Amino acid sequence: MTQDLHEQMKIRRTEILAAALEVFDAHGFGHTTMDMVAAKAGIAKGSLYNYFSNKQDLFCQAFTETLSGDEADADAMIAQDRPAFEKLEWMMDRWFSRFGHFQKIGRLILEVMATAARDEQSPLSPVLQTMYAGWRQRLTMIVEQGKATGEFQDHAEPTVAASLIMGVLDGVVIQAILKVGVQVDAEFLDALKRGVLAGLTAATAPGTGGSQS
Amino acid sequence: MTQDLHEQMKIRRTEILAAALEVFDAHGFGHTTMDMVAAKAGIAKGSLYNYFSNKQDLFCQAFTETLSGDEADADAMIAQDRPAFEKLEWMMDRWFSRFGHFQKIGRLILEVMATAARDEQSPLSPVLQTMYAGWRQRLTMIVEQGKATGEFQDHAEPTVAASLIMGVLDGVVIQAILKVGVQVDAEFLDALKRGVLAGLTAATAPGTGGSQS
Amino acid sequence: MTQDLHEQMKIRRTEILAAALEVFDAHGFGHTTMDMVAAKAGIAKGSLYNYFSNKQDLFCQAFTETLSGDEADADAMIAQDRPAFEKLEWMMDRWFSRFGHFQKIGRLILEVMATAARDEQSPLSPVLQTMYAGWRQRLTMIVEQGKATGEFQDHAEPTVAASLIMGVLDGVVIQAILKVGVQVDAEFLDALKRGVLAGLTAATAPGTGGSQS
Amino acid sequence: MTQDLHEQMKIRRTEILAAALEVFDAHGFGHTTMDMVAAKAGIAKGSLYNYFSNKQDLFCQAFTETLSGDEADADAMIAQDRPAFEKLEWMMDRWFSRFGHFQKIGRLILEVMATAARDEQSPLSPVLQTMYAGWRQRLTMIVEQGKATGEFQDHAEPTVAASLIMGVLDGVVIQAILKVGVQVDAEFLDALKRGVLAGLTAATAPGTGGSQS
DNA sequence: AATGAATGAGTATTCATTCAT
DNA sequence: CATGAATGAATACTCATTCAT
Repeated sequence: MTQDLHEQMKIRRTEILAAALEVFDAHGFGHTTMDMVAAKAGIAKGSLYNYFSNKQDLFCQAFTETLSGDEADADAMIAQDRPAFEKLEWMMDRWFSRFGHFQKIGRLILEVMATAARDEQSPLSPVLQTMYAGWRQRLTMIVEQGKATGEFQDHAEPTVAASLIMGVLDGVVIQAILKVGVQVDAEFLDALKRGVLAGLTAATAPGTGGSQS
Repeated sequence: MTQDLHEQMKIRRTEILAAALEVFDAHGFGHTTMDMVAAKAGIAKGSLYNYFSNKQDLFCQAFTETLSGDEADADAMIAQDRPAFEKLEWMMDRWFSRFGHFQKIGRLILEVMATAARDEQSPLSPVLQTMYAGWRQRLTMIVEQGKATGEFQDHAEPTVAASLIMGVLDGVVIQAILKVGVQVDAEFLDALKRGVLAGLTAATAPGTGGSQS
Repeated sequence: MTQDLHEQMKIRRTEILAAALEVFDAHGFGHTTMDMVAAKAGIAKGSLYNYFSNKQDLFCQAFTETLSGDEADADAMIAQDRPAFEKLEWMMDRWFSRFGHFQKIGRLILEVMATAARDEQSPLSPVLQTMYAGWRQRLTMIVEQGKATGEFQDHAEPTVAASLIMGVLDGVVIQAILKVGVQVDAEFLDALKRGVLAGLTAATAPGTGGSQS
Repeated sequence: MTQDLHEQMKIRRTEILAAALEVFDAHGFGHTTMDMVAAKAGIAKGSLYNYFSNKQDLFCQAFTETLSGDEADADAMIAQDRPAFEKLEWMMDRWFSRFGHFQKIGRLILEVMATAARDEQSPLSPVLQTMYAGWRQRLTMIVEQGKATGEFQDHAEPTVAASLIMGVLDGVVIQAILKVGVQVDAEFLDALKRGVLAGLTAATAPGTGGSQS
C-alpha cells in the first residue's frame, strides 16, 4: 500500500513536470503562473507544493528532467573501436536527430541560459555546466583519438576543437529557434558535417595572416 | 535656447539608456523596476515616461541602441579589392575585438533571444532579424567571392557557410557567457580562424555522405 | 462541508457588497480605493478579487444589488381588481416609504446616472434602463386602466403620464438629496398625491395649446 | 496697453472655459486631464494655472459660467401684469426652449450634483443652491399670484407646488439624458403643461384616501 | 495528501502641480 | 505671462505561498 502510494506520487510528479514543461516553454518563467501549471496538470494549485517546494524548484526540475536524456548511447559508441572520423559523424547525426526536440525546448533553454548567466548561484547553473562538460569531454576524446590515429591534423587542439564543434551546433540551433533564415535540413546537415570534418582533416591549415597565393 | 533644451533632452535620454542597460543586464527585464532605472539615472521615476512610453519601450530601445554598432566599417572593407580569405579574417578579428562587449551584454542578448523566440510580435524580433540578416549577407558575399576566385572550394554553399560561421561565433559567445569552460584568448581565436578557413579551403571534404553505411 | 463553504462565501460576498456600498456612497467611485473597501469589509485587499473581478465589477454589483428591491409586491398589487386611483396612490405611498433609502443611496444613484449618461456601454446602463422600463410599464398600465374606467380623463396619454409621474418622483428625490429646500414629509406627500391625481382627473385642462397666441 | 492685456486675458480665459466645458462634459471630471483641456484650448498645460488655481477651480468656474444663463428675462416677465396661468406657461416654454442645452450639459450637471451631494463644502454646492432657490422663488411667486387671483385652487401650497413643478422638469431632463424611453417633443411638452396646470386648477382635488366613486 | 480561499508584498503607470527658463 | 520637463504621490491588480478544512 505504501508502495502504491509512492508509485502514485511518482506518477503524479511526472505528470506535473510534463505539464510544467509545456506551460513554461509556452509562456516563459515570468509569465507562467502556478495556476496555469495546476490547471494543465489537472490538480489543485496548493497540491503543487506537495511535490515541489516552490516555483523555482518546479522550473528547475522540469528543465533538468527534459534535458537529461540518456547519454549512455553516446558513451557506448565512443567506447567502440571505430575511426574518430566515424564517431564524430555519429555524434553530429545524433545531434541532428534531436534537432526537433532542441527547437521545441529551445526557448526554454535560452531562458535558462539567461538566468544561469545572471546568477551563478542558480540551481540551473550546474545543470548546464554538467551538460556542457559531458559533451565537451566526449568530443575532446574523439578529437584526441583522431589526432592519435592521424585522421585529424595536428593543428587542432582537442579541447578547442570540441568547443568549436559544440559552438557551431549551439549557434545553429539558435538561428533555427530565432527563425533568422537558416533552413536546417539534410542538405544543411551534410554541409555542416563536411565543414567540420574538413576543418579537422585539412591537410594544411592555411597560413593565417597570409594569403594562399 | 530651444536648441539647448533639445540637446539637454538628448543627453538625458542617452544617460537613461545607459543606466537602463546596466540595470536590465544585471537583473533581467522582470526583476528590474522602473525605480531602479530612475535611481541609477538620477531622475524621478515619472520622468522616465517623458522619454519612453513604457518599460518595454525602454528595454527595447536600450537593447537596440547598444547593439546597433556602426557597421559601416565592415561594408567598406567588403567593398575593397582584397582576397576573400583576408576579408574573412578581418571579420573574425573584428568580432573578436568586440568579444568583450558581447560578453558584457550577453545576458541581455540571451534574454532578448528568449523573448523574441517566444513572441514574434515582440518589437525585439525585428532588431535581431535585421542584425542577423545583415551579417549573413556580408558573410555570404565574402564566401561567394572566395568561390569565384577559387580561394574557397566549391562544396561550400555560400549561405550555408555564412550560417555556420555565424553559428560558431554565437556558440562561442554563449559558452563564454555561461562560463562553461572555454577560454577565449588570442590562441583560441587563432584556432577558430584556422578551423573556419580550413573548412572552406580544404581540397576535398572527406567522404561524407556515405558515412552512415 | 462544501455546502458550508459555499454558504461562507455567499455571506462574505454580501458583507463585501455592504461595505463597498457604504464606502462608494461616502467617497464616490473615483475616490474609493480597494484598500478602503477591504478595510471596511475586514479582509485583505487581494481577497476582494476572489469575489469580484475588478473595481468596476464590485461597484456595479453593489449598486445593482441595492437597487433591485423586490418588485413582486407592486406587480401583485397591480394585478388586483381595484380602482386605478387607489393603485396610483399605493404606488406613491410605496415610493414614499422607500424615500429614506433613496436618499441614503441617492449620491450613488447620481454618480451612476452620470456614468451611464456618459458611457452607454457601461454595465450600469442596463441596470437603470431595466429599472425605468419596469416602473414606466407599471404606471402606464395603471393610467390605462384609469382611462378605461373613466377615472382619468382622456387627455392623458398613458406613457407620457407615466413619464411625468416618474419624473416628479425623481425630481423630488434629487431636491431632497441636494438639500435645496424641499421638506419631504407627510404633508408634502399629500400635496404630491393630490397634485398628480388632480392632473389626471381634472375635467378639462385649461386652454393650453393656444397659450402662445 | 494694460487694458489690452486685460482684455487679452479675459478672452483667453473664456476660451479656456469653453474648452474645459467641452472636455469635462465629454469625459467627466475624473477622466479629464489638464493636458486635454490645454490641448483643446490650444495653450500649454502650465499656462492653465495662470488662469485657474487648480483643476477643481477650473471645473467649478466652467460649470458655473455655463449655468448662469441670463435670468433677467424671467424676472422681467414675472414683474408684468399678466395672469399667473400665462406666466407659468411662459416659464415652461422657456424651460423647453432650453431643453437642448440641458441635455447637452446634463451629464455634467449630474456629475456636479453627485459631487455636491457628497461634499456640502464643495464650491459647487452654492451654485446649485442659488440656482434652485432662484427658480423656486419665481415659481412660488407665480403660484401665489394665481391663488390670490383665484386662478389656482387653494389646495396648492405655493412652495410645495413650486418644488413639484421643478421636480417634474428635472425628472424629465434626467429621463431624456439617460435615454430611458421618454420622447420629449412638442406633444410631450403640451401634455406636461396640461398636466401641471390641471393639477393647479382642478376644481376639486380628489379626496385622497378614498375612491371617486 | 488534496483543496482553494486568504493573504499582502510588489510595481507599472498616471497626472495634477511646480518652477526654471 | 508662456512653456513643458520634472516631480512623486497615489493605486489597481497579480500571484506565489500558506494553512485551515
